[in-house]
Amino acid sequence: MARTVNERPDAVAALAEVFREYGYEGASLSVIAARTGLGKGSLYHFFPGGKEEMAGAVLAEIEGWFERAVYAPLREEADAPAAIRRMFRETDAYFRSGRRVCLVGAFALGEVRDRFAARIDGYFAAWRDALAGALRRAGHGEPEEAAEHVVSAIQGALVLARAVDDPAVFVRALRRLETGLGLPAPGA
Amino acid sequence: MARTVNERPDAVAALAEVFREYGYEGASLSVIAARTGLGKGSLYHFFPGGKEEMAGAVLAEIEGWFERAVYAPLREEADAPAAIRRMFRETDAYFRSGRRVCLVGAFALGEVRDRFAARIDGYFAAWRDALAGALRRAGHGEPEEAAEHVVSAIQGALVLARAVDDPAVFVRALRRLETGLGLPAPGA
DNA sequence: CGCATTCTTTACCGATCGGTACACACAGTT
DNA sequence: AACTGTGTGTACCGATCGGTAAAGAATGCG
Repeated sequence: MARTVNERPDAVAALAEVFREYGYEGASLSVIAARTGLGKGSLYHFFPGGKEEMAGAVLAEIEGWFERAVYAPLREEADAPAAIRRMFRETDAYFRSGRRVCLVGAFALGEVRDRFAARIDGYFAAWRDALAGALRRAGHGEPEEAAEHVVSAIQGALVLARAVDDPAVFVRALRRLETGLGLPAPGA
Repeated sequence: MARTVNERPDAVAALAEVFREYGYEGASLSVIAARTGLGKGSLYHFFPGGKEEMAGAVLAEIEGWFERAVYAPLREEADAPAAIRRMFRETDAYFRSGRRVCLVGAFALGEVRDRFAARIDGYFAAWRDALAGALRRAGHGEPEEAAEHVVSAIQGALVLARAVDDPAVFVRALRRLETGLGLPAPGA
């Protein structure tokens, strides 16, 4: 074999930004080629399934990142409040304090949802359930309700932040949600 | 003049559903023609500006509806808590208890945002400000914060409801938000 | 080196895109 | 009935869509 350099991961990262920016329909192969630096031939070499496989790879990569950085800690970390605080930090970082959009959420709103229904559902369900578990361990009274609220409010904050073009909306929302959970003080 | 039947409003209503379902890019003129029952000729007669004017008309119609049914009451109704409760009722009805998507929110997430930035920003800003005013009149302690939270959480609930394909998520969110505001009991 | 495999380039495909041109059907007015 | 302006059907435009085919360049292994 030759040149088994894994450019695919790099391509997936670039693809993520393209889909985030243009949406599924809006991301034409020409802009994809331009932004990834790969020709159509290379793209179809890495992703024989075409656009659908590209978007699928992006969604898988996103879910993998959240699983590692957020869901797993929420599930496994002994110090549940710390894991929850970490979730807020990682979320803020991932979404660039409101300057970045949630691709999964954006897909959920469009007709593409049907195509990736399982992945989209899985992403949010895993988040909600992992957070609910951590909240329960942290002694929260209504962990399921609260978890659903937090996950959904984060999405809404991303929508509103972009709608009014003010990332601060997102930052405020995260702070509000975190303090609203009434977690014990970090050093307690 | 002849046949000045106003089919344009009907067309706008149909257009709204098409854009909601397919998004801006995804709504091709062929599906628009099919769903409105109008040929290309008629469409370009009513909307000389093409797709962009169609989407603009839809956004204007949506904003008009909310202005009449929600924002104006929030601003003018003497009984502020009643206006707020009415907002939740109308919102639930408009979004079909979570089965319908917010077109403005969906547009906000995509690249189309730039094209309709003013309209999108205006829609959310008007909602937030009208609600903040009503909350202040209702004696709420932090009306701006609370209003931003409610508007954003409603959007998030629509995203999550569609993502996990469970409209109940939206209904629960509305109830949670309304009770969270601590409004005086209806008969007080 | 030779060779197999991986990757890229390029040209091309039919279909569909948004949009235009224009002839024509219809309805009021006179 | 002739005229006028609104609405519609249809054919067409160049551009771009997502996707394919295949020849060739680059690379690691023997």
